Amino acid sequence: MPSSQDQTPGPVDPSRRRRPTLTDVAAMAGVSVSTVSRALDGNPRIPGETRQKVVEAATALGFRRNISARSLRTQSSMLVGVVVPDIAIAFYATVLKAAQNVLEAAGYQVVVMNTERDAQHETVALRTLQDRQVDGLLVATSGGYVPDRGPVVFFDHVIPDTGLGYVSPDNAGGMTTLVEHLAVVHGHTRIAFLGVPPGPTARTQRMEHAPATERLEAFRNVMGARRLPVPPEYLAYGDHEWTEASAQQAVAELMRVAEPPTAIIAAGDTLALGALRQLRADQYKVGTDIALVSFDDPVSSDLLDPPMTALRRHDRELGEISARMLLDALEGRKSGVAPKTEHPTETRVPLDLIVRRSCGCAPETPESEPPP
Amino acid sequence: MPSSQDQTPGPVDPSRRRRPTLTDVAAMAGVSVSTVSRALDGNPRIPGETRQKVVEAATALGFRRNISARSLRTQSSMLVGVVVPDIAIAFYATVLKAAQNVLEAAGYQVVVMNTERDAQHETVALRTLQDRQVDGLLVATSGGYVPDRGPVVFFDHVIPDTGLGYVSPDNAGGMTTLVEHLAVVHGHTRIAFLGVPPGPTARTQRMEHAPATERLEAFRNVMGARRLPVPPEYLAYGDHEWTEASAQQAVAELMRVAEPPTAIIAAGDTLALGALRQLRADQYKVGTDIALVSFDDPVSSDLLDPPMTALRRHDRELGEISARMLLDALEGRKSGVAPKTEHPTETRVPLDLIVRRSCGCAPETPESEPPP
DNA sequence: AACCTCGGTGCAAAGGTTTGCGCACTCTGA
DNA sequence: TCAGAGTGCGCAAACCTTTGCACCGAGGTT
Repeated sequence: MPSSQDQTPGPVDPSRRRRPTLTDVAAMAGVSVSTVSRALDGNPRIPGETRQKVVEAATALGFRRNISARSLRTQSSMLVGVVVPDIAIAFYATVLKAAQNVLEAAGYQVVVMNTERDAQHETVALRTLQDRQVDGLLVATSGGYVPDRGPVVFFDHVIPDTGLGYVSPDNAGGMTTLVEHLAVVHGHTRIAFLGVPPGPTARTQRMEHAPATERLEAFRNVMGARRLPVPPEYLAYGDHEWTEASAQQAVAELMRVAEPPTAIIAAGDTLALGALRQLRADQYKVGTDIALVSFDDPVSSDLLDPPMTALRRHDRELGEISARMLLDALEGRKSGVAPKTEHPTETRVPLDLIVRRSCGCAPETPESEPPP
Repeated sequence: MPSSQDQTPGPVDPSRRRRPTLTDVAAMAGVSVSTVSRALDGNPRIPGETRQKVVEAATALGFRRNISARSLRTQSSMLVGVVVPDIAIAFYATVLKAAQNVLEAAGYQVVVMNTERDAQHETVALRTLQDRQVDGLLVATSGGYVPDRGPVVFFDHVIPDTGLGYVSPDNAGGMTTLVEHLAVVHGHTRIAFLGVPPGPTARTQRMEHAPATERLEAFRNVMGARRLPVPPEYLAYGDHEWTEASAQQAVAELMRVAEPPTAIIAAGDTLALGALRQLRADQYKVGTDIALVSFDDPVSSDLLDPPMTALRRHDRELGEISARMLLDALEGRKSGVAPKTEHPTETRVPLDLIVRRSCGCAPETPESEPPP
C-alpha cells in the first residue's frame, strides 16, 4: 500500500527538514524578504513581474506563512472564539456552522468552547480565548463574565443596553404566537407554562435576559393582555439544564393539581419532549385530551406521536447574521473607525409557527410535510 | 447599569494601554525575563521565594502570556484541529464535545472545520489547519487528502493499514446484531438494506472504509452467512448526504418491486427517519406490516410512531477515546519517543441494540424508557 | 544643468517568549 | 587557602513575519 504522499496536490518540500520561511523564498527568488512578504500580499507596489518570480519560488518550495509569527507581528490572530453552553445541542451547532461559513469566507477560523451552562467555565473560556488573541467573540453567554475588550456579539442569551451587539430569537413574538394559537384558535383558557426556573443560580448570574426568562415574561404579558389567569401552579419548571427528565417530573406534578390545565406551552424542545413522554405515560391523548405546543421545533417532530406543533427558529440565518455583525465590527476596528454604527446592532429574528397535531389541529394532509 | 468591569475577577491592568509583557513583570519583580518565564513555568531552578515575587508581580499586572509569541518560539500551538463533515450532525457534535473535554484538560484548544463531505473542502481545511501549526488532528475524513505530517487520529471514516490511529464504531458487529435480530427473533428472510451509494464520487475519493461502505459489506456478509438472499433490488440507496428526502424516495421505489421486503435496515438515523416517513405516507403499519430498524439511534426515537428499534452508539466514549489516543501521540512526540506504540492504535467501539417497536417487538412497559 | 518625483526595493526594528549556555557567588572538604 | 561542586539567575539568540523609512535610479520639470 502506497504512502498517502502520492495524493497530496501541489508541490511539497521534498527535504523534510524544516518548513521553508520567507527567507528561503527570498533567496530563491533573488529578492529581499520584505519584497516576498509584499508580493504575497498582493501589494500594488510590487510589479507583476517580480510578483511572478516570488510566487513561483514560493510554490516551488511549498512555502506557507507561519501564522504564529504573523499574529505576533500584526497583533491579530484571524481567530474568532465561539462560546456556547453545549455544542452538542442542535441549536448551537447549527448557529456555529452557519457563522463559521461566513467567517471562513472572510478568512477567519473558529475556536469553540463549551461552558456547560456554568459562569465559572465561561469565565475561564473567555480568558483562554483572550490569551489566544482572538480577534472577536460570538457568545451565547451562560451569564458569567462579560468581555469588555474587543468586538463581541451575543446570540441567544442577550445583553441589552450595553452597546454590545446581539442577535437573538424573537422570544416575545414567538410566545405571543403560541398563546394566540391556543387561546383564539382552540379557545383554551387554562394554559400552563413549562420552562426552567427564572433567576440566577449558584452557577449562573445575570439571567435577566436569558431566553427562559424572556419567554416566561412574554407568557405572562400576553396572558395578562388577554385577561387569562396565570395561577402559580400553572407555572411548571424543569431544571436549569433543560433536561427531558426534569420536564417529565414537572409535568407529572402539573397534571396532579386540582384543576389541571387544558394546554401546555413548553419553553424549549427538550422540555416538550419530556412533557410528551410523561403525558403519554399518564395515558393522555395529546392533541385531544390536552394540547401541547413547543417553543423550538424538535427534530423530526412531524414523526412523533402525535406530530408536534411548534415554533421553528431560523437557526442558520441567526448564525449568519451574528457572524456578519461581528465581521462589521472587526472591519470597523481594523480601519480605525470605531463607532461607525451604520449597521443595526441589535436584531431579533422571528419564528414561524408550524401547526401539526399536538395542539389539537386536525390532520390535514398529514404526511405531506417535506423533510428538513 | 454598571459596566461589565465590576465583575471580572482578579486584578486587571488599570491603565488600558497595552497588555503587560514578560519584561514588565520582570521589571516589577526586579528579576530578568528568563527568570519570570521559568518561575511561571514552575521550573525547579527557581526557588520558592523568587517565584513568589514573580507571581505577585504578574498577578498585580494582570499578566497573561502571549500565546502567539510562545507558539512561534516553541513551534507548538497547543491547538488541535478537528475536521468533520458537518458539525450540525449530532454524532460529530457529540464526539467533538467529548474529545474537547479531554483535550482541554490537557491544555489544548480546539479549532473545528466542516468539510461538507467534500474532499476539496477537506484538503483546504487541512491545509489551513497546518498553517495554524496545530499540534494534532482529529478527523472524520470525507475521503480527501490525508495529512502525513503530525499526529492524527481518525474516527468514523477509517484509514486502515497505514499506521495512523483510528477509533470507529463497530460497523460489522452492529450490522450483525441487526440482521440477527430480524432473522432469528422475527424470522424475516426478505430483508432490504437502505444505505448510501458505495464507491467514490466526484467529490470524494477513497471510500473503501467509509461507514456506509463498511455497513453495506457487513450486511452482505452476514446475510450470506445465513444463506439469505440479497437481490439487487433489495439494495436501496439515498444520496451521499444521507438526506431524509433521498431515503424517502428510495424507499418509495423499494416498496414497488414485485416482491417487496418484509424488513428494512436503514444504515443511518436520517435514512431511517426518511424511511419511516415514506412508509407512513404509503399507509404501512410499521412494526406489523413491515419491520424497520436503524443503525444509529435517532434522537427521541422512543417517542416516534412507532418507537424505533435501533443501534445506540457510544458517541461520547468514542470521542474520549479518540482524544486520548491523540494525546498519547502528542506526548510521545514531545518526549521524542516516536514509535512507542504501547497503546492500541486501532479501536472499534461496540454498539448496543435498543429494542423498541418498529421491528415488530411487543410493547413491553412501553413508556418506561428513561430519557437520554 | 540642477532639482523633483516616484516607482521599486531593501534594511532593520519590532513583536513576546523560551532556553542553551555560562557567569558569579556560596559552600564544603582537604 | 584553594579546588570543586552547587545554586541562582541573566544574556542573548532564535522563532518568522510585517512595515516604517530610506535609498536608488530613471524620467520629467524648470
